[in-house]
Amino acid sequence: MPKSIVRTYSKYTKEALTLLSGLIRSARIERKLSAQEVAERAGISRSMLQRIEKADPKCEIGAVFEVASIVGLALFDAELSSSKLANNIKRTEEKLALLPQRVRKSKKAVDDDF
Amino acid sequence: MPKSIVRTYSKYTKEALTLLSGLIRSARIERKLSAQEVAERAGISRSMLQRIEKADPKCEIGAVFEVASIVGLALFDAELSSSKLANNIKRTEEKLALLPQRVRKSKKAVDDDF
DNA sequence: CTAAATTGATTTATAAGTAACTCATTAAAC
DNA sequence: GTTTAATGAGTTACTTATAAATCAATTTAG
Repeated sequence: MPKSIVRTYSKYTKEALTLLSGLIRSARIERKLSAQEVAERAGISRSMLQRIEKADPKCEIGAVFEVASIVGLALFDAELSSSKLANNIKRTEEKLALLPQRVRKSKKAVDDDF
Repeated sequence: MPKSIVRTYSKYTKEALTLLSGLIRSARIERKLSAQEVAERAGISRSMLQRIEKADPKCEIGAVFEVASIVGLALFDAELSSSKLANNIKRTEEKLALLPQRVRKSKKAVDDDF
């Protein structure tokens, strides 16, 4: 049972969201796409797009990324072609394969901090 | 009244999500942070973190970004300091100020496509 | 100037997500 | 090898977000 959710966000998170939403709106207008049009293409409502462009942290990340790609905004500096993305995914997977599968606190000081 | 939502995502969106989730998990393990610990610090449940690390498109973007910053993952290549983010936000706002406030289809061919 | 479309803001019924819990599995520390 | 904490997976009650609709305001095209 969920308890009443009250999230807080770090300054960094808020800024990242603000930047992303600004870039999206900016890109949409530059390409002369109306809110309605973008919303339809993304399969979301216009009200949802409004929230995305206002940096609402509660938006589904999938919807946000979809809108970004529709207005031609490159995520991860990785061209819309997506080939670079695929490469990075592969590299990340390889890296993960080498890392331990679980994390466990060791009893005596690993000197983890800083 | 919402109708039954069935979203689709472009390949690009899916890849971007996969990459981000992989980077998050990877960063978490490298820093020896348990799922429980990260979830608590982010103010989310462990089950939510599981979904984030599985690239679930329906996760709140705010929660995802918050987790990313907690595990030390830089969004937008912009250092965790966030000073660069602030600069970019400013530049985006200035750009937006210059763009038209609304988008409107012109009657006769602006030759918008391709 | 005028018309009309775009946008912003609200509201509401309904659909969907979330936290909490449980339990089995498994891998890491000793 | 043994212990035990970490993870993965699934369930459910309850909270929340979502799409749709409406309406006023405003800006752009002609």
